[in-house]
Amino acid sequence: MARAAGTKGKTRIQQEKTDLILDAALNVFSKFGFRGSTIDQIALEAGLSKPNILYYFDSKETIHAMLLSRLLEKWLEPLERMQDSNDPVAEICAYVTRKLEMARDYPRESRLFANEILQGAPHIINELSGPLHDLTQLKADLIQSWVSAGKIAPVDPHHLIFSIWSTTQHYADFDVQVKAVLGTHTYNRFETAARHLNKMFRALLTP
Amino acid sequence: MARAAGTKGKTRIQQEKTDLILDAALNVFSKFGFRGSTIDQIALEAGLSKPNILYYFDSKETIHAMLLSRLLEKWLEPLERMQDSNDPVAEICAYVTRKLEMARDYPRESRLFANEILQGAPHIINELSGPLHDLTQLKADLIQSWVSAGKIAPVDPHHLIFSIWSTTQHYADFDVQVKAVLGTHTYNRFETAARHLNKMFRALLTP
DNA sequence: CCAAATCTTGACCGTATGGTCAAGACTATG
DNA sequence: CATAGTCTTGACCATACGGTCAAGATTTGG
Repeated sequence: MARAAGTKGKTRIQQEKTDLILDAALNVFSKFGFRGSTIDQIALEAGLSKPNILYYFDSKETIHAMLLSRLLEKWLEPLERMQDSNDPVAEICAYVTRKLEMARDYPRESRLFANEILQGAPHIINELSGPLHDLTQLKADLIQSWVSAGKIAPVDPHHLIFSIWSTTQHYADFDVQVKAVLGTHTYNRFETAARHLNKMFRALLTP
Repeated sequence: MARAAGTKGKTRIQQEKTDLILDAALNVFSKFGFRGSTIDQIALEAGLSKPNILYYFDSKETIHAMLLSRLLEKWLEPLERMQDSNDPVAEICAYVTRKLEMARDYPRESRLFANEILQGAPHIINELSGPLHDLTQLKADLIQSWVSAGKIAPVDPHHLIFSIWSTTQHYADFDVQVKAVLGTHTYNRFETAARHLNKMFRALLTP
């Protein structure tokens, strides 16, 4: 058992080093996926020796698991904040904006998640069928209530949510492709994307 | 140099075995990415011995490269077929439909591509900046001409294309998540997705 | 049916990888 | 400032991996 098992490391050094390792591991895992990443790469990235990494974490899997568990909270939070409102279109658009900002500000997290899902979600399949399913169902019900009340245009709530997830995360996960396609017009891609997505979902949802 | 370098294998056995290997490799690479896949897995999947695989292909990289080069053509084809038309909205929606059908019928190819892009597109960055960039620019110009002629609502052509790519491929790349979220209503997800996406892009584009 | 060409694989090689361990360096605290 | 607890790492181990090779099995064509 590694010394720094819980998130609440005890000593100052434990806190610093676990944070350092998790940050380095996020860089590596988000780039190469779990199986494509090595402890040596993480050690190099963190500026530590390999045994030192394994002093703080039992195994490569443990590091990955801790990253994923922290990730899911962050991933769900923007959706959680979508509440009932007098202006559901604005409420949904605000959610789109939050999601896009996450793709811009936390691309590594988005890619880590994408890598995990792409490979069949072996480590978080339970979280998908549990918390993610439940929260999504809750918010889908909320959206359905807006539809039923005639406050937004009729729309399939689940597929609407999928569209929001996919269009926003695209700018993190497929960033290389976005940049290659945009060529020189790349510097303000998140602003133009925000305007486009806002327009798109507003057109879809306005009754 | 392996015996069966070109796609045009000579003998019957070469043709059969290269096809078999490429199919098995597609299964493996699409699941684990390049670095996470091993020749042994491909051999097992194909029911061949490892040296036999390496008799037909020089290396793991060669197999991967051949898969990717075949893939790009297939990936670009639906977009190529989008032409000028009297009914641009229908033309774009038809493209969306084709893309979604590709996600449904060729999920392995979609995941292979997603894996490659996610990891920084190390093997096809040139194709992205070359053929993909050029074709996308061409079609973006076409869309822009429709906008300028007032035939569709004003929209950023590049971001429209990104939205089409991301929403459709989502159903292949994130299939595990889609299924986990939809729970029991999973069996006809591609039909409900088709209706939703058609509605969404129609709402966005109708002048 | 036979020889040349093609195909197949067990055994092997060098390297990379996840992980261990013991011995030493450092830090906190009485 | 001593010492118990904490931290660090070079050396090491077993396994997995990409790839080679020579020797034998199979197919092809005359």
